[in-house]
Amino acid sequence: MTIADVARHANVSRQTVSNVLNSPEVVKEETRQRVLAAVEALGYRVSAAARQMRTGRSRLLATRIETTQDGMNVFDRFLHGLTESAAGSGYRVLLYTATDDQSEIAAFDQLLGEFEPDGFVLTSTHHGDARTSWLAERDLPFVTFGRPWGTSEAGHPWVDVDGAAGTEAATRHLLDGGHRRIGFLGWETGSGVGDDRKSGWSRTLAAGGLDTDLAMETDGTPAQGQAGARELVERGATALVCVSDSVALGALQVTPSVVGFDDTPVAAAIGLTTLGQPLAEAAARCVELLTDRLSGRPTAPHVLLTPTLVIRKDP
Amino acid sequence: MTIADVARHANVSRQTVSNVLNSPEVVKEETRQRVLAAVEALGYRVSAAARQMRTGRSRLLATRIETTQDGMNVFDRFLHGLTESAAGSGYRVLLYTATDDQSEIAAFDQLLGEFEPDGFVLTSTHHGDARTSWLAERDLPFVTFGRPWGTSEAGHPWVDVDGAAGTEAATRHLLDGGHRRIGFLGWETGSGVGDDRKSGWSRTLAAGGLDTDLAMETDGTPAQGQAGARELVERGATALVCVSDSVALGALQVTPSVVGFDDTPVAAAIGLTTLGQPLAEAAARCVELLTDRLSGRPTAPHVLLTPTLVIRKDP
DNA sequence: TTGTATGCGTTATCAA
DNA sequence: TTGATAACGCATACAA
Repeated sequence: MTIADVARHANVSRQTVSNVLNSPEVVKEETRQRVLAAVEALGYRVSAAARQMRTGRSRLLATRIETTQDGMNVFDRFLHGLTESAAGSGYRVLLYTATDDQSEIAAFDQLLGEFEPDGFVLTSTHHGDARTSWLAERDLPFVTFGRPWGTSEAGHPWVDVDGAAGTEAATRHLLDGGHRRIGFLGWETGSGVGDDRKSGWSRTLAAGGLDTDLAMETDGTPAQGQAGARELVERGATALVCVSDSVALGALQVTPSVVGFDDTPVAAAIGLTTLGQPLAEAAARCVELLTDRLSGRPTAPHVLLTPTLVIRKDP
Repeated sequence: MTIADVARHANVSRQTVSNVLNSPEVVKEETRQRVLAAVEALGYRVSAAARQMRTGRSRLLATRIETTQDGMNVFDRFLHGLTESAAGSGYRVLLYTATDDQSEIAAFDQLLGEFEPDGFVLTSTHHGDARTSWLAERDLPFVTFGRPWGTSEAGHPWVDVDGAAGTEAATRHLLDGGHRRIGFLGWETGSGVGDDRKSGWSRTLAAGGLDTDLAMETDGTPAQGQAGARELVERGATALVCVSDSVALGALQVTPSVVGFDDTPVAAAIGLTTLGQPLAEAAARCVELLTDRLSGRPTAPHVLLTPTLVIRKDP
């Protein structure tokens, strides 16, 4: 089924068929209908490879599939949303793997030479992210799910979830429950996401004139969450805001008034109150930002979404 | 960077460059080295689109990204393995979404017309699977992760995990722990996967001369798992083998001697003994079966892998 | 062992 | 408004 078959069937030239499909406004309505009917009748579909040969555009968006370390991640839901939104805009999602920035850059390089994806969707942004500078230097289209930590201004579009707003809601929730000594279990300082989530907790307590001394750093595992929770409770904490569901899972062994972050399946399973990220929307906005740029439309600089507190038990 | 640039740089014809890359044995060693050096120096990469135009092969494998219903699924780990193994064989993974067999078939149809994936990897096979017959009728290359339930013989290669062997190991484990009244919490009869998992439990008890009357069906939720567990315990069960971690999670509220299935993050988080599927290997074998067929190599009819009992506490 | 000619299906350019 | 032609980069048949 080529464009030539359609042309023959509709009694027009190949070019006219192409025009009907790509610049409908340039062809007479009657002809347009006839060509469309032929397309329908023959079940014609444009060949992506041939189109790419001619236009240099692949209609492919590449993204890395993340290794699920402890499995309590959120990426698979984002990826599903990404695939769906991309399809809605005529794009397909191509997967690659990488273990660090350098190997991911190598993947960019290889992919660009071979499949020529039109854009990249990056996740897990971090301080000193080598990937974004590599892509930016080459003026390649990309969007990140995660803001550019540590850079004063973003040279690229990004979508992120407002972690501070999330922990603020969590802290308020615990304050509303009557707690006054609320601790925070975070990650090591220097993690952009972790620091952001911590700031929402501290600013909320500070605004209420409360102490912000009940904070501890963990490596993100339930084990350290439990240890940290034990110490904070000894120091007087009656409730804990946690940087992740994984940490919250450990904290839960020590005290019941815990709020997690991410709304992973684990949280749902054990009835943990947590912060849910609007992942499908985040994915949709990523596609929007990227396809806007690819189509030369003006692009919003970035999008910041608000997480939702999922209350599964009394504070 | 085209093949012509490489040819110029290496002082040979385009054809020689193509030969070096596609039929190395046909070109003189010295020339080969010179061309390879030019490829390296120029960072040349073959254009997938142009190659596809000429050969009709896209080096793309398509697979559906599953909606995570309760999030306790296993697909994301399989997908990661698939992407990695595919890359090892020179293939990339292309994603699509679908909500049922019919919409997935529509996705096949569209994909085949546009991106022309060389093969499909299907998951979640079930009784009366419309997808496999559609693909088989058209003689399109595909492999399923999951055996063809209900069909006497497979007309296509498949990879699966031996659920019965898994529940047999689980049942043995509980028998070794001293239990004699061991129940089974399953899905509704008619689910291929569920019936298979149940059979391992019943055959093991039967082999030990024990009763197999302690079985109940659930809809797979923790809630029904809990309800089912309560009834089985009332009827005398002291331990339970469950068809999934999700069901096991509910059962765990009733009795501690529970074995789940799938080794989801939830199982790890709550210390549930469960059966782990070798997902990375399953993915690798899927790629192997599919690429064997694509290369015209003789293909193993199917591969059955054995799950591993992950013991997280005493039976 | 290497080189030449050709076509894959599409779209942009330009002419009718 | 429509049609003819060329070109994208590659790989094959065939000739040298």
